[in-house]
This record gives sequence, C-alpha cells and structure tokens, in this order.
Amino acid sequence: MRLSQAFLPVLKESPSDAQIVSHKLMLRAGLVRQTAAGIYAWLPLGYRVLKKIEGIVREEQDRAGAIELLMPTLQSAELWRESGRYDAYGPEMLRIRDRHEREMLYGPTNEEMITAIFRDETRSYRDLPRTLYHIQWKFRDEVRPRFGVMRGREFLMKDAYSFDLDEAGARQSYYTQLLAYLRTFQRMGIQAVPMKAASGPIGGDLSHEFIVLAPTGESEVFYDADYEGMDWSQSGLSYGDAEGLQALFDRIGQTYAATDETHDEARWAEVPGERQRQGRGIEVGHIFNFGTKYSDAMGFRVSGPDGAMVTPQMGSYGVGVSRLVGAIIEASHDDAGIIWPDAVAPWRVGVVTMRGDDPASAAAAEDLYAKLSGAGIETLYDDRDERGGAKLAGMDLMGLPRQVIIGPRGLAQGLVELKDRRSGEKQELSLESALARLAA
RNA sequence: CGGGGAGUGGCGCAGCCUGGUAGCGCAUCUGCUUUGGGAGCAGAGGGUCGCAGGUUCGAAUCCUGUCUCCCCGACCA
Repeated sequence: MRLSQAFLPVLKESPSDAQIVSHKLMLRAGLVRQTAAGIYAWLPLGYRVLKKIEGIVREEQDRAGAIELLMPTLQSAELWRESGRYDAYGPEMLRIRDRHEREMLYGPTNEEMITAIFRDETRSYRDLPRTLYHIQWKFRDEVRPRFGVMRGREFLMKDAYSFDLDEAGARQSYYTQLLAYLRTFQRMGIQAVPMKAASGPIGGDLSHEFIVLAPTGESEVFYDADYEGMDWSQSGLSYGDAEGLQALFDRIGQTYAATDETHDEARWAEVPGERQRQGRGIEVGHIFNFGTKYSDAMGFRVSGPDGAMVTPQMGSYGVGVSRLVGAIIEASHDDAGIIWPDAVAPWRVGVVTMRGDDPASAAAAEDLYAKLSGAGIETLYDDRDERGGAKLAGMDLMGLPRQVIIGPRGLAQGLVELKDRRSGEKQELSLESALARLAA
C-alpha cells in the first residue's frame, strides 16, 4: 500500500473521550472511529488487524475440527421464548419490532439459534459429535460501554457450539477447544492464561476464561510462570488424542492460575515465589460446558445406539475478536505507539525515505517496495512528500513491526537502515540483505 | 440503574460567572525557506457555539426543556 493513496487518518492528540491507552492509540493511529456509545466504525488500518485476528481464530477452529457457518445478527423473539431466555435476559438484549410488529432482537449470543438449526437436521447419534462456529457481530446493550472496543456494545465474536452424545464426549470437545484457544492466542503473540471461571453454569470444572496480561486489565490475576514457557503449537498434541488432551487438561488444572474471584491463597502459597506472577488481565475468551440446558429446553434429542432417545450435551466457546484488537494493544505498546506482533500486524514492513527530494532514495524505496510486494510481504510505503521524522513517527504510531529507512547518507555507502519496532534496534544493511532479512 | 462531568471549525481547548454577534494551538490549503527522527516564516480557508423554546434592542454567554457523549460504581466476549 502506498500511503499517498491510502485512507489512514492519524491524530497528534487523542480525543478527550479516550481514557485508556489502547483506545487512545486506536483513535490516534486511525483504527476506529466511534459512531455511537460503544459502537465503532473500523477504518482500514483497524479492519486489516481485525481480519488478521479473525483469520487466526478461523484457522485454528478449522484445525480443531470445528465447522464454520454464519448465522444472522437479527433473531426472532420466538426462538428465545423456546429456551425461556427472552424474558430472562434483561435489558442487555436489544429488542426490536419490525413493520409487522413482530418482536425481534439483535443477537447477544446464539445458543438458541444454533440449537434450533442443528436440532432440526439431526436425528441420530451418528451425526454426533459436531462443533459448529461462526464469527459474527453481536450486540449487548451494556449499561456502560467503555474502554473503546474492549467493552463495546457491538462486538465481533467467534462463538462455537459443541454437541455430544454423552458427558465423556463433551469433555473431549471441551478439551479440543481448550487446546485450540491456547494455540490461537499464542499465534497472536500474546500471553493468554486459562483460568478456571468462578462457576460454570452447571458447576463442575468445565469452564475457563482466557486472560491476557495487561496493566489496564479489569480483574486481578495470579498465575504460575510455567505458563510463559509453554509452547502449545509445538506440543505434539493432536486433536484426536484423547489421552493427550486429558493430560493437557490435568496439567492446566495443576498449574495455578486464577482471577481475584477464584483466587485460593493456600494453593497460591504452594507456587514457588519466583514463579508467582500477579497482575491485571483482560478476558479475551471464555469456554464452558452447559450440559443439556438448551437441548433440554428446546427439545433436541437424537436416537442413541440402543434405540433410546438421548439429549445431547452442549458446550459453547467464545473469543472476543474485536476486543482482542484492544487487548493486544494494551499488552503491546510504548510511548511512541502500537507494537504489533507480526501475526496481526496490518502490514509487516514499513518503507520510509528520509529525504523526499532525493531521487536516489525514492528510486531505492520504489524498488524495495516492488520487491517486497512481489515477494508477498505486506508493505506500507510512505511515499508522501513529508519530512522523514513525521513519516517515522507515523510508522511507530501504527506499530509496523519492521521499518526500512532509506536516505541519501546511507545510500551513498549502499546502505539502508532496518529497524525493529519492538526492540528499537537499527541495523545498516545493503538493500539486498535487508530484503533477504525481511523475506526470511 | 445510582452518582458526577461535558457538548464551541477535523483534533485539543479558551470565552460563559459580569449578554454586545467567536478566539488560541495543532491539522488543512498557498507561497517561500528548509529537510537524517512529528520544521520555520508569511498568508488563506473552514464554526447557524448539540438541538428546541423562552427572556432581551441584542444570547456561545441568562432561563426551561430535550438529545448526545464521557467518567466513577454494580454486570459482561
């Protein structure tokens, strides 16, 4: 992308509405603009990041065997009356009437709908287990939306729903999503720790929240530093491996992690002092098993192997996709701006010339931009007629992981500067080796 | 929902108390000088002061109503 052709509005000062860093940076770097309380328009930069995150979530869901579909944002009240939640849900649900005075609602979640859809097409235990998911906008009419995209009223969420014949199967589905989540967040370059949730809807041990560490988090968290070293992608675990998944679950059960709500001082004291990690955290995912709550209420039964009717076990698994954009920024920024982890960066590389009036610099930048683009490396080339410093400040604000800085001084010796956004390290290299480095 | 605060060019703010027809910084545009980490000078454009009503010769300013947004608390991906 050439910056001169882009729509990337950047602000020097943050609007006074914004209180927390991620919100300020999202406004300043031009990721979003607020259009109403808790409702945001995603500008090109923010939308690119949102899609990156969504893509990672999708890939990991697919790998875990979940099946994607897409359900609508608008739902009929009738559906929710089946489960009894239409009256139970309260004012968080946005209720709407259409022109025929039919009661509708903007979906805050999709248990009812997925249960109805799956129920209507499924008769036999042979059709189980299945985990279905979609990535769709939700609306919850929060009493007090705040923190920008982190607690918006409209938000993008991945929600998956599992259907199993029995409890043992439901556990497997749960473990599968647990592993998928660990891998998902790891790929995004953030440390998300699974913590047993205060209380699962039906009790038991099958409910976890995934918390990203960030100083502005909403809850206090405590966890064992062992989580920091775990590599979920390279663990050799496969989704079909029941024993391995059980072992994973057991290991997580044994490795301490809790929010202030579930914190257990006695167990915490058993964690060696040097491994105790304490801080604040943002919830970016939540998985839980709810047994037959919805299948029961909505009359979903299948024929079992012995001919008897069985009510399937269900679980649901949510990832706050739009919230993650804010959460990642909270966890990864500095005074100059955002620091995107590679996997979610809107562009991997930024190219800047220090002197707009130097034809050699411009030619070198054009050449590099063409080669990077040709190599499939997403590159933002600031080809505007601006001063070097202004362009560099923009690159830092937008958080591009790597920046190539080209100027007449270096070029005279055949060198360009390669800068790492996170470490701030700068290296002088030939154009060719910079290219090779970036392509690696 | 309870408590607090704010709406004035794109952004950040002043003016309001003590009515006299809108100002500053940044941004934008033009010109010149500049150029290695958000340049300087000169000039220009852009606002029915959230909206509606009222008081007044005259309202950004006073009064009433209304809408919106933000913050603190109880709840949530």
